[in-house]
Amino acid sequence: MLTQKAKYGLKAILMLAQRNSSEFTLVAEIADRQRAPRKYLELILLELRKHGFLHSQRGKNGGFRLARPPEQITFGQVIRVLDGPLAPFPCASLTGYRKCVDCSDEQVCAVRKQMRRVRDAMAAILDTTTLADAATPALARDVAADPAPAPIPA
Amino acid sequence: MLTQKAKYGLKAILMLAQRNSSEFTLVAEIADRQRAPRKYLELILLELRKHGFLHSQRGKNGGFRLARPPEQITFGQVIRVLDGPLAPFPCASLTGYRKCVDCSDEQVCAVRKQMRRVRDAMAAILDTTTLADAATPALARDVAADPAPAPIPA
DNA sequence: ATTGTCCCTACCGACTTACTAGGCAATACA
DNA sequence: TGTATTGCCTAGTAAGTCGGTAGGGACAAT
Repeated sequence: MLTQKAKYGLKAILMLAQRNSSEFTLVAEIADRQRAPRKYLELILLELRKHGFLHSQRGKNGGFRLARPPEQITFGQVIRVLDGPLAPFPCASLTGYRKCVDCSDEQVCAVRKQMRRVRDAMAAILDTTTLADAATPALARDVAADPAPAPIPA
Repeated sequence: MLTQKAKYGLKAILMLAQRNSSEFTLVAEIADRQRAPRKYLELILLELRKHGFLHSQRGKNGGFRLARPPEQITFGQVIRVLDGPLAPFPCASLTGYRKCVDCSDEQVCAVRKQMRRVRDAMAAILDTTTLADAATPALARDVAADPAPAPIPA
């Protein structure tokens, strides 16, 4: 299970992906639309910025926008920043590997072996699905900014 | 990420799956071999028993054994009992569904949509992999009871 | 100078995790 | 019958995490 933080973060960054990439969007507006606590969301966006996903500007007409094109940001990257490794156990993780203290020989541990399969299956989805993939307006109205301007007529 | 509890539980039940199914194994022995705190493991095994995975007997020569053949117990079943739903978010879960309070229309939420894919991928592995699948001694020496009798010579 | 915005640090209550403690209850065996 | 052995049950608990809140400082536009 992921945390609420990751959920807010994913929804927020996906909303930015659907906006015009050159414009800044206010935290308050994102919070409002995604029904997230403003101050809490602020912390999350700051974290995403610190890791290079977002660009921000202060003062009037400030806000946040993507720092890279949405084709270059995956769900997996965002989740790892906000919630840590994908794998069910640290011993089955590639990016956040930590040895099992209660395992005499990891190489043959059957539990780890299965969890590695699970990790791979998760990564196969999350590391290949980009914001652009998920942000096609027709499929993502809930996260979208505008009240659905019917993008592809009949 | 799953918890330590699920890890202990999986290793323990898998160890039992590799034993002769008619014999009882002591909590103390399982704890010892899996390097788990005895009293804590006891709670976990009790929980697995309460959910019908294990059978137990008290007094001398007592202990735990599987309540069903290992072909009929999946990783997914065990994990759900010890750690709850598999899905990244409750709104993407089948067995533990709970509505998203911060979502105006779940049906079109792009985040949920991707998380549903992840859930399905996880379930495809965890709900089809049984203890019997994982417990072939040659592949699971770490979790096995005996000190590895070299199963397939050269 | 003022207003609007992000930025930073600190704090907090509730809950969960990963245990530990202690004793009761049943079973086997002498 | 007694006693040792084992699981069964309830409680407690220290440390950490989650999901926020609070308050102000830095900076940009006007």
